[in-house]
Amino acid sequence: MTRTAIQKPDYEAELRKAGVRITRPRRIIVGILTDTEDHPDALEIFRRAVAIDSSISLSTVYRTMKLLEGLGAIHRHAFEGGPSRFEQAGGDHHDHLIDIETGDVIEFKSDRIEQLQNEIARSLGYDIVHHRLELYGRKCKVK
Amino acid sequence: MTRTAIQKPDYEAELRKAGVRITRPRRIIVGILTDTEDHPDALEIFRRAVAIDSSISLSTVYRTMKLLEGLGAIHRHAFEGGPSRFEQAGGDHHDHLIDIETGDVIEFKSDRIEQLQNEIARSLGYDIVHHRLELYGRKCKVK
DNA sequence: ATGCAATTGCAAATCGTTTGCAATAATGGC
DNA sequence: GCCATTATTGCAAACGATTTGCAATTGCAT
Ligand SMILES: [Mn+2]
Ligand SMILES: [Mn+2]
Ligand SMILES: [Zn+2]
Ligand SMILES: [Zn+2]
Repeated sequence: MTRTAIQKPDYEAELRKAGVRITRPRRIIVGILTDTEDHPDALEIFRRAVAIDSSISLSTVYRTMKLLEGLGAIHRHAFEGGPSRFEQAGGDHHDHLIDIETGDVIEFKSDRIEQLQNEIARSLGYDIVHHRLELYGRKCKVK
Repeated sequence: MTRTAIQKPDYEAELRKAGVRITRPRRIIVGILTDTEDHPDALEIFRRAVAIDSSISLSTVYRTMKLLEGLGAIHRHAFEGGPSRFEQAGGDHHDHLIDIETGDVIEFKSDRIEQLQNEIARSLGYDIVHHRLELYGRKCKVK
C-alpha cells in the first residue's frame, strides 16, 4: 500500500507547479518523505533531516509539512495520544490499525466499509469530504 | 442515541463506587453531563458550570473529565482540529458524522461496519480494543 | 552577477491540557 | 454534631506540540 512503483510522487515537480521555491531544506525533507515506509512524526522527520544537514530547523519541518499537506502531497494523521504523523499521498486510500502495545501502524483497506460509509452519509443527507477510520488493538493469540 | 430513559447513568453512584468524594464541583459537572444532548468540550462544560457556581475552575473540569473517563463513565472524542469533546458513556456504541460547515455532530451506527472491522482486525491477527470512525462531510442538495 | 521576494533559523508565543502547592472541604469515627 | 484526616480544590505556573515574528539568508528571474 505504501510502496508501489508508479505512484511515487515527484515532490519537486509538485513544488515547482505550486510556484514555491525549491530550497535545500525542502529538498531534503521531501527526500526523506519519498523513501519512507512508515508514518513518522515531525520530530522524527527532523531527526532524519538533521542527519543530512544539521542546520535544518524543526520549524522548517513543520512549515514544510503544512505546505505539502496544503498541496495534497501528504496526509496528516492524528492518531490517539501522540503528535501528528505523516505519509505521502498519492497511494490508494487506506485506513489504519494501530497496535496499542507497540505503536505499529498497519494499513488496510475495505471497499465494503468505504461503500457503507457513503450510504450512511447519504442517508443522513451528507456528502463525505473525508473520513477517518482507526482500529486500535493488540495481537491476538488465535489466528 | 444520546437520549434513552433507561441508560441515564447515575454518576453519583459511580463516583461513590469508585471510592472518591462527592464534592460540589463534581456534582455540578456530572449534573451538566447528565442532561446534555451534545458533545461539549471542557471549556463549554466549564461555562455551563460557572453559570451554576462561579467558583468552579477549569482545572477541576479537566480533572473531573479525566476521572470520569478513567471510570468509563464518559467518552472522550478528539475530532479534527478542535479540543476534546465529551459525552456520557452507557448508551449504545455509535460513531459520528461531523458537519464540516457547522461543526454539528450527528450520531450513527452500523452493525455491518462494526462487524467488518472485527473481521479485518482478526484477519490481521489483532483483537480490537477500541476504534474511531468519523465521517466529515457537508450537507448535500440531493437527498 | 544583481536585486528582491520567499524562505529560513531562532526565540518567543500559542493552544489545550496538566500539575505543584497551599488552602479548603468531604467523610468516617467519636 | 464535632474533629481529624485526607482528598479535592483554585490558582498560577509548567507542559508538549505546533505556530509565528523577525532579521538574516537564499533561490531565482532578470
Ligand atoms: Mn498509511
Ligand atoms: Mn456521540
Ligand atoms: Zn477509509
Ligand atoms: Zn463504531
